[in-house]
Amino acid sequence: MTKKKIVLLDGNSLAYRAFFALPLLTNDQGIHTNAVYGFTMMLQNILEEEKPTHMLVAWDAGKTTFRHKTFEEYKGGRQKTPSELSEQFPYLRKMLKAYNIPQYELDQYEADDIIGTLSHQGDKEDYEVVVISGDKDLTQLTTDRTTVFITRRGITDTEKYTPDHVVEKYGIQPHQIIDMKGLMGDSSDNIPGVPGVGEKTALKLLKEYGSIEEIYASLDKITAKRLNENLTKYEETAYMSRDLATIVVDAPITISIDDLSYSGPNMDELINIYQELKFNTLLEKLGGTPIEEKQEDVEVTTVTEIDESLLSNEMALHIEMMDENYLRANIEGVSLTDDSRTLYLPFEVVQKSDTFQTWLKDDTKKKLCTDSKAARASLARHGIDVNGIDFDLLLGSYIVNPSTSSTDVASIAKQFGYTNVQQDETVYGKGARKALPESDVLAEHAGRKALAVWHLRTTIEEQLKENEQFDLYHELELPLALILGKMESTGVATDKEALAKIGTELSARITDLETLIYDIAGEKFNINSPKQLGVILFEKIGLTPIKKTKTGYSTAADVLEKLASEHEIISHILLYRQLAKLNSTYIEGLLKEIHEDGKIHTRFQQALTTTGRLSSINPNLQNIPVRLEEGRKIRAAFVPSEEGWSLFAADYSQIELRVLAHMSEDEKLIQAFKDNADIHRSTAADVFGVDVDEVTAEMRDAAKAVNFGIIYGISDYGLSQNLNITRKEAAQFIDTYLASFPGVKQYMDDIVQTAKEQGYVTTLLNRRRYLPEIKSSNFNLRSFAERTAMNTPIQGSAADIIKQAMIDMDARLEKEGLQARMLLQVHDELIFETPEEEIEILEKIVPEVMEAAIALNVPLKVESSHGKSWYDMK
DNA sequence: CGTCTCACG
DNA sequence: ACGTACGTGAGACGC
Repeated sequence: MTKKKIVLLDGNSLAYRAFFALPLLTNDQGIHTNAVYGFTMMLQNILEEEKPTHMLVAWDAGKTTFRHKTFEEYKGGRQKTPSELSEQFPYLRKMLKAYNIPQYELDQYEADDIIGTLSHQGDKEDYEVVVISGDKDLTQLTTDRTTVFITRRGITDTEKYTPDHVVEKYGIQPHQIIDMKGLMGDSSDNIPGVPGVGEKTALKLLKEYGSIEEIYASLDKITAKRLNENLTKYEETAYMSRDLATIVVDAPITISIDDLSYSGPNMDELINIYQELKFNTLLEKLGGTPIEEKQEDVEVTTVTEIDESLLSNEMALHIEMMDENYLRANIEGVSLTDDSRTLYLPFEVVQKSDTFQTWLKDDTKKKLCTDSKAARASLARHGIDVNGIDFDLLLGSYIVNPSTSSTDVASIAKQFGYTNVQQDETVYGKGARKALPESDVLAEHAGRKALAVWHLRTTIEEQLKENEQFDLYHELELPLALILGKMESTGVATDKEALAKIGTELSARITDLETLIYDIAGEKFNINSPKQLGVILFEKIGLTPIKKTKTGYSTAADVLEKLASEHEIISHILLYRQLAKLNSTYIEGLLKEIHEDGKIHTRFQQALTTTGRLSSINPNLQNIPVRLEEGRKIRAAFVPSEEGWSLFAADYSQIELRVLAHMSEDEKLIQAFKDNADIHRSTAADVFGVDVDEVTAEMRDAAKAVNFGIIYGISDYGLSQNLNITRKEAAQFIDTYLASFPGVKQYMDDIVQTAKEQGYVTTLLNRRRYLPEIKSSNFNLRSFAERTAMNTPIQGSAADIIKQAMIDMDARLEKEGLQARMLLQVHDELIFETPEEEIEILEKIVPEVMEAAIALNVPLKVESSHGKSWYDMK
């Protein structure tokens, strides 16, 4: 006979856990689903891992319980359940019903008591019992047959309490946990306990005396004066607190454990609920399918010859490629529509059609597309020009809401209520099974995308106009796409041999370090594995772990630096890490990305970041090392593409702080920039109350960190981590800073308030970011949204400024008839390649254009440099 | 595929 | 009491 196993779940506690662990998800009806989703994930996990024969979810019943008769204020002072959570309870119950999992609640009793009673029964009747909750109180139920799982961070991760684990963790037996609670109380349940007694004292007392009774019997042996006084004074409270914390094991339940057998869900019902809640991943796991949006039929004609009569003055087009990297991908074909007819042109047809290519090039023929940069850059590789692009779905939807990270036409379209197009993944498959479909399927897919673009234009443009963002979209992002496309196609010449040579030297040093580290450790292990490294450092060598991660010991650099004086191995590991990173990411990684033309062609993602910045991928050229000399040498491999040319760079000095000065209108900050002061030094002088020339290097460093903190939406904890000082000292710094810059303080308060009122924040050019979580009752989510409200206008406005500068710069280069080309943007810096004879002109016009991009009430300052490689720029 | 670590602004 | 600095991308590991 198979052993009987019952799983008992604390419904309210787990729902709370799931709710707070996950961001607020909603289904298409606007109903919040995060608690149901989290609960379901947890349930799914438990079913798979524990394979129970019996199950129950216990719920708290109503407001009052028998405990309130003992102590009126029991669970007093609790925040009431957020409505976003309470609205989810009916769905939770429905979901559990579909699982065929019994649910039970009992008037005057809490879920704990139901669980306690049943686990007690199960224990006696030879069941294996598993109790699952987010509340550590339940660990008192632990026995040889009852294991208590307490959720850890996240939702599916649990800590498993067996009697051994309780002893190991607390040094007391499970039955003593109620004595511990009695002594220390529980603030979340408003159980008082004995004042001045926390977990540590409670455990110490119990280890020595065993129980509250024994403690009071030996009260005269407790010599600590305050403790003795408090114990004496609060004896009654201690006993009452223990009673409150004691879970009932004989509640008058009307069910019996044998009624709770579990034999699996009702699949149809479950699929229905998942569909209603839009739990698509869970649906697929069950073998169900998400509700297919009905796709209207479309007629897509594949053409082999283009006639002018097929082309009109305004059409949507889509360049179909299987690989998302349009700088390398094969073009399969081009779809075209003006809604009267939809065409698909296999790429061979495009290539040999002068008629079509002339149409593409004609500026007066307007084109609508998604990702105009990809369209232009991919065709440019085949010498085909596209002009007259007047709508870009990707950019438009990004400006409407930068937080929705979809790039696929189908997902974008769906956000705007258009469902007549399929996901790329549906058509091509994913992972190893990704492949080209039949040509008619491909033609239809590409045709549907063009149709989606055509139909969404009005919707999106109207919304942009309504939000006063049409200019940002049409005069900034759209022209910028063209410029970025040119930069990507131009690429950056890379000296392969130089990279390889640095790589050889690095490899040799890495091998030496490996040998040395193995030698010191006394064994071989994988230094790149944080897990293995943790075992060596904290178990074998016995260093003290400073920080933990979800999965074990943290071995991050800041942790290792604190341990450096403890053991010689640390410095070698830090160096190894540094060199290994350089070798794998920057030597091997970059070598793989050099195209046949000897250049690296990064792609700038223009519709990705939530703040309006660009990002750079395949490879990322915005994070090439610079801070440490070892890494900085990598930059020597980036060179001009032509003989007699140089690289030229220009960067904004302190652009984000200048934006802050402008937006906050803080007089002192504005004056400092008008005086062209060293801003960190002048901040230090203010914060430390000394003269500018009395500021020490340490004071300047601290002020610099505070300045960064202000930009990031400061918190005392964050600053304390950064400066390696106590939280209190950090808080003091911040107070002094804000007192010294009252305009900044006012701005920070105002922006958070504005975000709460209107639901979003904006930048100089009216870029928006929505912050729904700023109203969350979850402290973490809310705090994060508040910091974002402070940071996004600053970071985003700086992004606006450099984007405008790029557009102006491109026009200026053209106007001056210069050969110099823009190659890269690194957030506050532009990099060009240029014939040497143009350097002098660039030194004049680049700062001029960048400084004039957008007028602020402080001057913008740009510094430039040039050299024979990215390393040599001075 | 998620986690950790680390490179940049 | 909570558990954090803001914004990114990539490589290695280990399930």
